[in-house]
Amino acid sequence: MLAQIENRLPSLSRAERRVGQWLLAHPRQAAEATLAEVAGACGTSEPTVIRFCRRLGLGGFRELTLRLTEALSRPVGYVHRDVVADDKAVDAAIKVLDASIQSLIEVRAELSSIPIERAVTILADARQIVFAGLGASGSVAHDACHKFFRLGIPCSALTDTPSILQYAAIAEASDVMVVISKTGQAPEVVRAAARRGGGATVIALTDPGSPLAREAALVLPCLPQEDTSVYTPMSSRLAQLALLDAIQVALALALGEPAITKLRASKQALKRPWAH
Amino acid sequence: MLAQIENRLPSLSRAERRVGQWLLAHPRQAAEATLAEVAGACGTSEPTVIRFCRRLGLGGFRELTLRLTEALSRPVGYVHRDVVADDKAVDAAIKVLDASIQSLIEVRAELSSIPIERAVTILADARQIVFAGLGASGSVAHDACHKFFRLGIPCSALTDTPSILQYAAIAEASDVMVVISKTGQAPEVVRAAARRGGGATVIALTDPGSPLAREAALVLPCLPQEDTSVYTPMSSRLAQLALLDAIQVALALALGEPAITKLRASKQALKRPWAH
DNA sequence: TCAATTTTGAAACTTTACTACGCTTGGTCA
DNA sequence: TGACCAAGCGTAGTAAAGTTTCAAAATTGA
Repeated sequence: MLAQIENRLPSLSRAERRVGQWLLAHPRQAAEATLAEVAGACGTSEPTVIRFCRRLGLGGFRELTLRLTEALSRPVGYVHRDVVADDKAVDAAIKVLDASIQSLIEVRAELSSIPIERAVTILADARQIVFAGLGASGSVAHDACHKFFRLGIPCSALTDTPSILQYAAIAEASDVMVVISKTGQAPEVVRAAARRGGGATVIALTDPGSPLAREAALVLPCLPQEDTSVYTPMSSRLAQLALLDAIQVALALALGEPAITKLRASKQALKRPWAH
Repeated sequence: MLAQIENRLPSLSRAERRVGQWLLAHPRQAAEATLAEVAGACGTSEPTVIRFCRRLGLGGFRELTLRLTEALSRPVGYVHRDVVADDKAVDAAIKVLDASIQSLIEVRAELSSIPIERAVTILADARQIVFAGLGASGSVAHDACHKFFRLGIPCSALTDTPSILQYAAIAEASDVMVVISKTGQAPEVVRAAARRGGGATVIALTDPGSPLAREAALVLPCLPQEDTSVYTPMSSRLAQLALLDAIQVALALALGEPAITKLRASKQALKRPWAH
């Protein structure tokens, strides 16, 4: 949560940024304060604080205090240490694993501020789900496609610009397009999300402050990682995959028996299918 | 906090005890509810809920919600707990994330017994690296391909049986074929690994006891997960990805300056390439 | 410099937490 | 048995919090 505020800081207006800065400086105090107190401490008005909350994707001030107490009450875990040139292979590997574990722990911690319920609601009604992503996000799209189609929902994965644009043109209202993009900047993808035909719903797995996020009906936030070192692999990718895992499971729960049956059948089909 | 409520339960009056019991039964719901909602859910009145709070030594209802979210956000460790049918979406998501984190922690623990050095040595001399995998392992192959090609090594990903067999037939001695398969049973894949042309080196990311493992020059062990529940997503997939991340970084270290330069250049190419 | 847009806070409004008070219930003593 | 008391509880009202509306102020772009 605090990281999310810090990340959003540059894209805020002056008064709202003051709110964010004050929250970062006095998080514990903020968690127990009332709206009026926060507004006073920031030298601004109450509506500004509310707008600040909304811009972070929160329902209101009440939710902000909840998210803050949450953020303050959990310990920090596997610290990230950069890989350095004279590391032995195993040392480097341990550091990479630590970074990956850490990024998953962070997602876990932020989970309650991620609109999983809404994502599930939207996906449950989808005629088909189309996962779109370029480059490394393409793998994520493929993976997600594999995962969700096992629930019996028509799925596909599009991993190049022409396909994505073409699909966007013929999308139907009951389709859901899940767009995966770390930066959310790629103009073709943003265009595809914006000019989708038939009013298909767009879920974006991206930086919440990006142009792509603006075009989406629902944003699953995915903070762009700070490039501390060239060696840093894209561990945010793992976080995305894990988040999609989580959503798939939640969706299975929501769909109930028919989906569960299909899941079970698809698992069964893999059990030594070549033995006979 | 929850323990404290449970402890106080017997000493409470009937209506207040109902409040306590409901809170224990629906803590997450309670943390987000309003006073009126809690009172309604407990079949009692608002003042009773307030009195309940006071009796616990809290200032009021507001403080109760804070203490509750606090209690809920303290992770009890990342032990694996099965998703059950009546989990709320967020609870299910937390369990999925926990399972993923756990599986990464296990890989980290086993890291020193995984032949990363040897894998790096083999890969460093490769003329090209071909990643092969079917189904869900196909996504892993694609992802790995993206990752390693950024080091400047010719890479490709093959994700269907005919392609894999064809490639095996034309593989050269200095090629490295990385075969990814959870079970290591698929006969075509095993055949491809066995009858590879020109004596290409095979690295297998698979169950060490499987037929595929027997054909490989090097096995990166990947234990088949126990299917505790249909909801269990393929979190071993995350472990594979993280392990490949680790190997890629170790390989970059081994290759030294030229690879690092290419890595940096490829990262640079993604930095807002559309802005100007 | 002027129009358009965005940002901002004052004031009205709604909801939420909390309080005062009186009714009910169950038990006790004359 | 019946009057009284005390604890428990809820109704109704109040104060305070959060939220929305709207118009003024600031900023931006032409």
